[in-house]
This record gives sequence, structure tokens and C-alpha cells, in this order.
Amino acid sequence: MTLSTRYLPNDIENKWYTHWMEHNYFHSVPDDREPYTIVMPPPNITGVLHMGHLLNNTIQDILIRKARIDGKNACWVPGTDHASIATEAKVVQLLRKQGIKKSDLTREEFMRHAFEWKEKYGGIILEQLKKLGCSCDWDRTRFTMEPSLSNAVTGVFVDLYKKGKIYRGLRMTNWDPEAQTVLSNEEVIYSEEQSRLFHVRYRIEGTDEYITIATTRPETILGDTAIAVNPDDERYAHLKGKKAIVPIVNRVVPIIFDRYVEMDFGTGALKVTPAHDINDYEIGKQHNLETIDILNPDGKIADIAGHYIGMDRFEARKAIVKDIDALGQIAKIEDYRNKVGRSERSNAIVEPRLTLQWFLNMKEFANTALSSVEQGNIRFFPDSFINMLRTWLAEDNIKDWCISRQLWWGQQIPAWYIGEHVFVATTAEDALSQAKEKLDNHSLQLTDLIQDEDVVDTWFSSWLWPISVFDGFERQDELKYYYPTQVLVTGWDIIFFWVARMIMAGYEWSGDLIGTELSAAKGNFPFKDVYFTGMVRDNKRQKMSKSLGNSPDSLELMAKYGADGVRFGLLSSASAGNDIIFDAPFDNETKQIINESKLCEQGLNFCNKIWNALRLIKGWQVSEDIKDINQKEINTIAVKWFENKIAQKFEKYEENYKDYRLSEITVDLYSFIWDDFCGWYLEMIKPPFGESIDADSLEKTVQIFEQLMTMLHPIMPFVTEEVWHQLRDRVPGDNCIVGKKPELKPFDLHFIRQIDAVKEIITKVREVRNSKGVKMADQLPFFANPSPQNTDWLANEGIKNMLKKMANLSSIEITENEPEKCISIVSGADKYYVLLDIEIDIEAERERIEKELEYQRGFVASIEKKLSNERFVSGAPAAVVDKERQKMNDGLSRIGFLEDSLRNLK
RNA sequence: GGGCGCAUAGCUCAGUUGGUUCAGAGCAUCUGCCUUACAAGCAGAGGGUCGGAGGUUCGAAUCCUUCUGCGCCCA
Repeated sequence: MTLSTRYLPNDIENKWYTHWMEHNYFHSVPDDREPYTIVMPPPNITGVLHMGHLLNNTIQDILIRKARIDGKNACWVPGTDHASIATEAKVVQLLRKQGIKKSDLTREEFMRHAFEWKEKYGGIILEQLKKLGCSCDWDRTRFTMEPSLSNAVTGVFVDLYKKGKIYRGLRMTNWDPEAQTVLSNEEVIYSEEQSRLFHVRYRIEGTDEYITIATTRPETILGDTAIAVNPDDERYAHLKGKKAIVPIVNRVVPIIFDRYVEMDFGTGALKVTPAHDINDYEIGKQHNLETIDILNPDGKIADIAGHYIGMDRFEARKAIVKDIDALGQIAKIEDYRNKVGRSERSNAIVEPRLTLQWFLNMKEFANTALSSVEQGNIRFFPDSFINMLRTWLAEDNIKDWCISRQLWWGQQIPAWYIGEHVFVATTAEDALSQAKEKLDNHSLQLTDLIQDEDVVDTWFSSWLWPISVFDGFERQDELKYYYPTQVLVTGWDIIFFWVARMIMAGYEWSGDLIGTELSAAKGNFPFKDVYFTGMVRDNKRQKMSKSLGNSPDSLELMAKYGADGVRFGLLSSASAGNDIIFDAPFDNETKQIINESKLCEQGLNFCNKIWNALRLIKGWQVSEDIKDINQKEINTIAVKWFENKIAQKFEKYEENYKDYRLSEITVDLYSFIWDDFCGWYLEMIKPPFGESIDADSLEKTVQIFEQLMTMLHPIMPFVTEEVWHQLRDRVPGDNCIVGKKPELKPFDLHFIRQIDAVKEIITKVREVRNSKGVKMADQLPFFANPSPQNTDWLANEGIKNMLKKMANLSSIEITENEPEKCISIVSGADKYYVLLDIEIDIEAERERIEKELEYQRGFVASIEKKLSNERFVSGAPAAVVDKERQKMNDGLSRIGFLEDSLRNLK
């Protein structure tokens, strides 16, 4: 069969993915082996695959494939997150297009639409991950709104309520008066708008004096309960203990002193409206101010305001300005630009509003999570992210978690009300019996109970993910085997929202679930390690996202460069925790991203290189009748060298995996395969034109190739599997994905260094050819001055023949002298010569040698300076000093050689 | 305003306890090659005061201080 000269990823990738699936390699069931578990950070069902997913999931796949090759029971659980806010917004939007308003639907009807939407679009990302080669256990795919996972959510809610950790409280929220719902911070879009700043004079009680404040929202004056000034502000110092009179409502309010007030902003005096501004709310709490909510949910003025009742907030604004002006208390009105928040969905101006919400007390949780990481039970990669966790979880910084959301899509809060009374239970029936008991009223019916309308925050289901994907709250057989998971791979931007909270949940429940004995042995934490990926950014350092339109199309990239190419491209420049600037070019005319990437192209080229190495080997004829005896000797050396190199590399490779240095592994393998294997080994062992290779050398080469493919497999699974199968006929089940990796074994460092020395000589001969314009094809006589360093290998026919072949020499002669008319080569502390079949340009040669001399003299001088420093000689470790001496001696002999050559030039 | 992080070649990044000829890789650039695996290739070359300034040390890209620029989180 002839192989294409180019590697064509698309068909090959589909073929092997299907093959792996058919062999069920991704599926895991508990057995005697050591488990290696990863739970996938569940992508939102609203999303499409973006660069961040690509990076994150490539890393997880690499780790899981490595574990599989290591013989562990690798289990990677995929799934999706219901993403309350984002999904509900999408569904509402879709319904609106169909002419359906959410308010016209019952909760049940809406949920039906939402689940339909999820069925249709929710699995897109997971399907796309298959293209990337992700070896997830698809049979285990979970969704955060499945019954089992939802039950877990209700269960822990009730549990925490019983433990006294969940309570209801007031909170300043972003209120959308049009949609009549609370918005999360993410759903509010702030932009600069033209508005007006009203300067209003408040009379100081019992005087004729006025204090002037500035506000953009004069209607909130109706809810003012204080005037605040900075205690350092001398202008207002005399007002200590005085009171001000709020215009229109004539409320007498205190003048308070608070450092929050900026003296040079506006007039330096601030009206305080705790019910309608988050900062004012905080000030109000500190000073025990009254909170007067003057707005109804629909944005109209409430009865309590006493004036303008029922008027829309903007109408009221005009009216109150007019009335205050009539009183002569408008000092001035200026045009003003400020940031105004609008609802992402209705575009209505968002109103800060106090609402009753459910909270989870975080003090104890935070402590547990932080100390677990600080004590090293959970390791962070890179560990500097502990700092970020610490700031989030610090005792004086931690805030209670507001877990309720005014949405329908999500797990409805398991709380039922009868008037003022609230009953928290897993079912309505439970709540009912609680109510009967508590209220001593046994005639109560289910219909008397009203369940809380809200759902819990999405993170309130995500924090259970490492447990709930194994149905851990219902049965513990699998949890006992797979928990704790090995490593969590996620972005550092959700270190608090998700990572910290999963740790909290792990400690809260896993012990009870898997039993104290097992949890003492394995730990309560949900994962042993956390690998933080960076953000994928564009060249302006903006996070790549669909909404910014600065992200290349990941599917197109994979179509163009192959999944392996994309995986390589992402990994080669992604060290843990560091952001990636992805090289997606931008077309300034069309304002479109061009789906091209040099990084991914390098990955595809790498596949192609491997592919062609395969083609080379497959083209060799095997024969035991090898005419060229030299080649046999070379082969022995080449195989010995490369086997030692693999042993050396493999040791480093295993270490790097332990430290999650994936980028380094990628780059290392790239140069090991490209340079050492293709550039050196294959060139050494390649039979001369028209000749064959002996069976043993070919077999050794195939074995080496297989080992390289196993090592590379986690990073580039497709090309390695393809090559694996092309290398030899395989029995069913003999696949690279479960291939045997090299063994950890000692290697001959001395021998490796010998070959390195010879490689350096070869490079220098090539350099001479290049600079003198001597063709590669011309064979050159070569001379070596013997030295303690090179006697060994100069006596080795195999090495000498290798040198001869690789540098294309006609002869190698050992001589004590400096041969005539040669170009000298200094390598290490040794000297060699090549005889060129051209007239030597003496002047040019002198220049070259003098330049080199200058460098070497400088080099030696700097070491001399070091060595003459007594404090260095006495202060530095002996090994370091010895090395410096060695360096200097080598430098001195090089200087000697160069001076000899200079003399001989005449 | 508080905190965290980053700054190394034209670009994107490595540089794991401060110590080899340690200033590196890939891309881009330049020179020479259609050499019978690969021109998506081969053989070479040029390019950097390691953001600025101080300090610690025998020795600093690496540790400390400070300044500048950028990114992120919180308010």
C-alpha cells in the first residue's frame, strides 16, 4: 500500500475515534486497579465550543490518556451545566421570537420549553469535544438538572437548613422593573450615558443654613434617611450633631460623618438612601439608619413615599425637580456623564433594590476549604493561586453566599410558606406535616402551602458535581471507588465560585457518604490536585469569547489543522496558570477572524514529519545480505544511542507529568522526535541508496518508533494511533491508546555525551561547508588531534563510521600535527580539521579565527576574574569552583588551538 | 481605592533550589540546497543591557525594594 506524501488528518481522526469507541476504551467500571478520576467542568448548555474549552479539555484528555497508558483505571466523567441565568435568557429570547411571553406561561409550561431547548442544543459542546479526541466515558454523561443531581441539591439545602447554616435576609439586588426580576451582576450592562446632576439644598434644622448635595436620581430623595459628609471636611465640621430637613417630605434626618464620602466629589455632601443604593445601604447599616423603600416592583412610587404615589420613577423625577425648584432649593443642574446600568434583557434601567433572599453562612466553610489547601491536602498548580484563594476566603473578607435566584430554570427552592411561616423540606408532603405539627392545625392541605418561587444559584448544584456525578448522595458504591478524584482542570477565574465551593461541599458530605474509615484513608477533599489553565486571549489581550467575536472557530481550526495539530498548538504555549495569547489573525476589512494559526500549523507539520518518518521506514527493504559492513556498525551505535536517549528522556517525562508541566512535555517531545529521531537517528540508520536494512535494526527502529508514539499519544492521540497501526500488523486490541510505554531504567550518560560530542563535530563540519560554499555531496578528508576526551570514540569503528556518514567524510585520520591547507574546527577542548578542495581565503580565515579568539579570550578572562576572587573560591561550593576551573582550562586550550591555526595560516 | 499576576529576540513563549558555553525554543527574517521520507522539507546564519532604577550575594533573568506599563479579581 502506498502512503500519501502528506498526512491527512480528517479521515484518520474519525476512523480512530470510532475505533476507540467500539472497543469501549473510554468506559470505566470499578475494579482492582488504582482509579484515576477526572470530572469535567461541565460546560454551559448554552455554549458552543470555544478556545477555552479546547485548552481545558485537551489538558484533561492528556492526563486521562496518560493514566490509561500507565495502566490505571482512567475515568473521565463528562457532563453539562444547566446554567440558570444564561439558559433562561436564551429560552425567553427564543419564545419571544415565537411571540410567546414568559409571563403568559405557567412554570411547568416554561420548563417544558426549556428542557426542549436543552435537548436540542445542550449537547453541542460534548459532540464537538469528540472531534477533539476527548476520551470521556460518555456512558457516564451527566446533566446538573437530572433528577438524581437535582435531588442532591434539594437534599443538601434541607440538610444545611437543619444545621442552621441557611437563612433568609435582605440583600441589595439589581432589579429590572420591566421584567420584574432580580438580575445578576453579569446581566447588567453598564455604559456611559448623558444624564443630569441635580444640586439640591437641604435646610439645616433650626437654622437658615442649607447644605447642598448632588444627585442624578432626585426621586430617591423621598427615601433619604441621612446626609453624610467626610469627618475631615472642614466645610461641614460645624454641622456635627445637627439635622437636615429632606425637601418635599420634610423628614428630619441626621447629618452623619463617614470616611466613605469623597470630599472633592460634587459638593462633598452625600444624601443617603439605604433602600436604593448599595453604598448607601452599607452606610445605613453602620449608622443604623432607617431604610425606606419608595419604589414598587414595577418602578412606580410606593404609598410609603407619601408623594407622587403611583407615578413612574422617571415621571416622578421630573415632578420632584419641578416642585423643589419651586421651593427655591435647586442650586443648579449640570449636564453629566455617568455609568448607567441597563438590563441585558429588557434594556430597562436597573434599580438597586432590597429583596429577601436565601443565604448560606460561609464562615465555617471558608475556614475548612482554606486550611485544607494550606495544609497541602489539595495541591494547586501553580501554587501561587493559593494567594487568590486566601483573599477570597479570608475571615474578614468572606461574605455569605446568596443562593436564591429569581428564575424558573433551575432547582426550585424547597421551602413552603403558610403566611409568615416557612417550612423547608425535601417534599411538599414533608413540609405539610411539619406545618401541621408546628401550627397545630391538622386540617391543612397541600394547597395551603405556597412553594418559594425562586431557584437556587447554579453553583449550588455545581459544588456537588464531584459527588453527584456518581449519584453519591443516593448510593455510594461508585463514590467509594472513584472519590476523591485525582485532578480538577479549570480556569483560575472561577477559583472562588466553583473550586473553593467544591472543596467545601466535599468536606461537608463525603465523609458521611463514604464512611469515616474510607474517608480517613482517602481524604474528604473532592480532588487531590487542581490544575489552573490560563485564559485564551487575542493579541490585544482580551479574553477570547463568542460575544466579542475575537475567537477563531474551533471546528474550522480542527478541520484545517486536525485535532492533533490544534492540541499541539494550544499546548505548546500553555504553561499552567499562564494566559495564552492565541495567534488568530484578524481581517480588518471584513472584521472577521481568519481561522488560521501558526501554532496549530506547527502541530500539523509535526504530524506530517512523523508521517514521513513512517513512510521512510516502510520503504526499506529487509535483507541479511548487507554489503556495507560499516552500516551495520553504525546501526549498532545508533540503536544503542537512541535507546539510552529514550531512557534519559523518559525519566524527565515522568517527572514532568508529576508536576503537570504539559507544555514542556509537548515541546520536549517535538524536538526529541523531530531532531533526535528524524534528524539524527533515522539519518544514521538509513541504508545507503539502493541498499537494504538488516531485520534486527529495522525491528529495533520499529520498537523505538512505537515507544515514541506511546509517549506522544496523550498529546496527539490520532496520528500516534495511525502510525502505531502502520508500523506493523496488529492483533485486535493492540492499540496505541493502551500501548506499553518505555520503562524507567538506567542510561549510559557517558555514552550519550560521547555521541553529543560527535554530533557537535558534525554540525561544525556542516558549518564549514556552508560558509565556504562546499556542497554536501563533496566528500572531505578529516583529521583529528587525539586528546583524553576523544581517544575513546576515535577507537570505536561504529562511531567513526557514523561521523563519516553524517558529515560525509572521505576519511578520518588521527594525527598529532596540524595538517596543511586545512580548515580547523574547535569542538569542546579538542581540535579537528577538514581538507577542502578549494583555495582557502587566508584573509577571511584569519578574520574568522581572530573573531573566535576574541570571544574565547573574553570568556577565559571572565572566569579568571571569578577565580581570582577569593570570596568566590572560598564561598562557592567546591563543585562549582571545579567546574569553573575546567571551563577555564578548556577555554585556554581552545585559545592555544586558535593561535596555532593563526600561525599556520601563513 | 484594596488585592493578585505578568513584563525575556520582530511575534508567541520556556527558563523547575541563584551556579555548566545560560541568555533558549518555535514562528518570522536572511543564505545555500528539488539530497532517492518530508520544500508542510534539509543544512546554516543574524537577532536580546532578560521593562527602568537601586539593593542582597563570591555570583542575579532567577531573591528583596521601588518606579513604569499591561492584565485580572474585589469594592
